Amino acid sequence: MSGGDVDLAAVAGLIGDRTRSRMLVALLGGREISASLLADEAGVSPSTASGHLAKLVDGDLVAARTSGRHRHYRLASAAVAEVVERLVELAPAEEIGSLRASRRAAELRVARTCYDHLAGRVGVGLMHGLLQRGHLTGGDGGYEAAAAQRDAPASPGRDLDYRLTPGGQEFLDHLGVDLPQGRRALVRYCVDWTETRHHLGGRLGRGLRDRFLEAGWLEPRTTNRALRVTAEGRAVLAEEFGLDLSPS
Amino acid sequence: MSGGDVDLAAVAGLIGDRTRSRMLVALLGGREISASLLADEAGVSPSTASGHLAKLVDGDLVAARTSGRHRHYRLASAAVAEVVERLVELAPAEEIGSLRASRRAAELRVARTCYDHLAGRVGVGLMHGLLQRGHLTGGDGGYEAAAAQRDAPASPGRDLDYRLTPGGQEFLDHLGVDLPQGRRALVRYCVDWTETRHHLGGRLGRGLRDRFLEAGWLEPRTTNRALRVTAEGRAVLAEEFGLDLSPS
DNA sequence: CGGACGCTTCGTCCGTCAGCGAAGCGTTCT
DNA sequence: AGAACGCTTCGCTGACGGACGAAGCGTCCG
Repeated sequence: MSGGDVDLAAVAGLIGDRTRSRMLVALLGGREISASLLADEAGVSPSTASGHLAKLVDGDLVAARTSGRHRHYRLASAAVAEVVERLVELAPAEEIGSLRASRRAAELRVARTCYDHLAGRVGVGLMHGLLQRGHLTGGDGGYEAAAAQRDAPASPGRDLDYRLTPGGQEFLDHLGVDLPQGRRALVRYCVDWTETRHHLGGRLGRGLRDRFLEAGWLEPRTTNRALRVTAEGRAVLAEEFGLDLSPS
Repeated sequence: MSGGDVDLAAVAGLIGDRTRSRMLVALLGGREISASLLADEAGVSPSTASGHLAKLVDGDLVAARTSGRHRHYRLASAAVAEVVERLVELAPAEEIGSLRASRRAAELRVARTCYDHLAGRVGVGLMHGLLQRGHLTGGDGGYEAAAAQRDAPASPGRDLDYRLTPGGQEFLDHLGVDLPQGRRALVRYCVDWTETRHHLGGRLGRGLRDRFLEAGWLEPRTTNRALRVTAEGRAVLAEEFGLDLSPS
């Protein structure tokens, strides 16, 4: 018998472990994270973490990249991120903490840091605004059609060539954004798991985040990596990026 | 730390057991199944099955209905069905049984039941046909643009407001579709994993499935939840929905 | 070149949980 | 009423797998 049933259980079982699930959630940001950091995040010893990561890689849920003596892990595909996200939503309407947890989730959905740039509705909105105003060209600001084709490795985006226009440069000056120097790509994108769309990464993403924090348009929350949009921030987002945050 | 992490692991762990996953897959067909049948399906003793079912109910993945000395189980929601489908998709592309397996997969891709409605090319095609003929408005039948605009909660579609037009109602009458009553939303959508597009859920999806089976346009296959499109079915899909199935 | 560092492999321990059969409870049939 | 039936609860056993520390391997730094 058997043979026929796909290994649903294997995949789910892989996710269904406290430690591994913590790692996956940590990786939901879309960024690579080193083994030791993941161990820390999950609260286990390096050796334990290593074992779990090996399993996750073996199960094709995460992918690894070796760089010197470090090893960086990332989710293997957008499909994985989506499944994890769905599972989180299915998670028990928890008794206590339910309120707290869902509030936190809501906060994260609005704005959060993702590595060194911005994600959530604000992160996606920034990119959308730049595209719509012609400050950024290439791609489509969505996560759709061509991009969504199955074979997309959905690793941190490099395939869609976004470029900053001259007008875009002016716009950034106007906002007071200071782009960090370096060999790092100016524009890179991440798939946003709460929005299923792209948000800005690269030096541009970094510069925007820095400016938004510096100007007090966004404020870090104490608890997590969620950010609070201030009144001025709301105004800037509306005026300069055409982003209306009112519906929740 | 801690407290905050939702119980992803609990849900995934619930699914991540051979026996329970077999039960869930069996329930994907959308029909209620009695405890003893599920035990049989999963290949375990009644007592073992009972334990697992209790856990699934406790975790809100399946719901139970008592009828006399029987107890019938069903998936608790379409969201569960979707997650399970997604997980199946993530499952390793199995090596063995490749021929048999790939044929079965191909069958599933064409048409299958998903919970209580239709999925696969037929499911997606139905929705597309309704939209294109103006029987359904709102959204775009895709998984893109407008859809991504909103802060999609990424739960089974509720954010895109699809509505049935007067012409659509007539069309359904013409087809002989009887919409089930109830508080359940008329139109809901699921993202189809074989098609990366929306297919119909809700009462409309249910009604269409019922009609297609009743009229003999689709026939259940013995092996799984795949459906066979009959000659009349093919004609109906082409004429009424503009769906051509030829390029297998 | 030696030492610190990041990560993995190995061996061991222990908790958790799937599995079964026996027994219990309620329903249906004759 | 008695018996068959469907399902659940209980107690027990056995095994899978997660946890850690020690040790090993390769990389980076002074």
